[in-house]
Amino acid sequence: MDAIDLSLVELLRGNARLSYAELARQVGLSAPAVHERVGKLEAGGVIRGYRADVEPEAIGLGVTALIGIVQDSGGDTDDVLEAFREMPEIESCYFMAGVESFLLKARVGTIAELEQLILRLNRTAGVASTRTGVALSTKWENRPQPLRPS
Amino acid sequence: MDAIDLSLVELLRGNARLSYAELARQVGLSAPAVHERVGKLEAGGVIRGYRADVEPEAIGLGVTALIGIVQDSGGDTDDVLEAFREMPEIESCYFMAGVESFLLKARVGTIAELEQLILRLNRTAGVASTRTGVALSTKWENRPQPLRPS
DNA sequence: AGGCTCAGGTCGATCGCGTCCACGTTCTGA
DNA sequence: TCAGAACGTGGACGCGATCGACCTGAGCCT
Repeated sequence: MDAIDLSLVELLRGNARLSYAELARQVGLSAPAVHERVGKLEAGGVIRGYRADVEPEAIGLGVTALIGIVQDSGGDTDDVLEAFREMPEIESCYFMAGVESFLLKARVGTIAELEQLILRLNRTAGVASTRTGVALSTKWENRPQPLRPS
Repeated sequence: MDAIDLSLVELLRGNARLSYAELARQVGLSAPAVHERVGKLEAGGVIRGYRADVEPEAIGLGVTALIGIVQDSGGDTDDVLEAFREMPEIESCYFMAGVESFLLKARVGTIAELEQLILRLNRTAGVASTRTGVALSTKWENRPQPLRPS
């Protein structure tokens, strides 16, 4: 991970569809060299993939909720995780320090669907309680921050 | 937004670097047709951009925190937002229902940097208090959910 | 019905890009 | 000093991106 790799990562974080030729121009290498470097970044797990960033409302996911989960004492964390993993509405799942073991970010189409999701969560083995906050608006999300050389 | 547009969005959410030719094969259209459709999805704000999904640890951002913000009564929300926007560590910002007006997702390199960020937040005009939870691990993040035809 | 218009598609051509390969350069360790 | 690895460049070639010309069907007006 030298400075050029970092530039490539930063460029691709900003626009994942840049051509290798364009990346090459930006970092001052040849296209094959960039191709190889990016390939190594992907193989090494630095770059996990490339995603289109889609307006959620446009695809019928207008409701965003953040849900804290308090775990049952004695409940198995892995089982709870497995259950969460099978709920596609849960876009992100963080294991947290604090009383609430997990924080989930969920996206659904309607409040009614959110209600169903919360019921399902509360019914899940290992879940003692949930606390849900609804996002009234998303000011920004997953904004890439400028990288500092490490 | 017909079924083909939805397929295109779903394909690009899974892999933003698919070529137009490949997209065309997947949806059963010609490459120029796909090119035009994707262009319209971008112009119409459905597709906001394309991002490389990068392992945060690999770029020196190993600490993830979720921070709830209680606003000062009388503080101007827009000013607070503006202040948040200028802190690059804040990757996501949701305006929430509830006592905590905002929920921020921040990413920093070290706990010391998190401490600095929290101090800065507490010093920000319009912020009455903060409540920070540290993510011990990220189980998954921004997982694209399968789209249902709407 | 007939014909106009428009949206949205295909096809063909051109040009640039992706990608493979052979080769040069630098660095390192034996 | 020399071998070899790592990493780069340049050339070649086939595929993809993209433009323009043309086709088709739906909707609408006369």
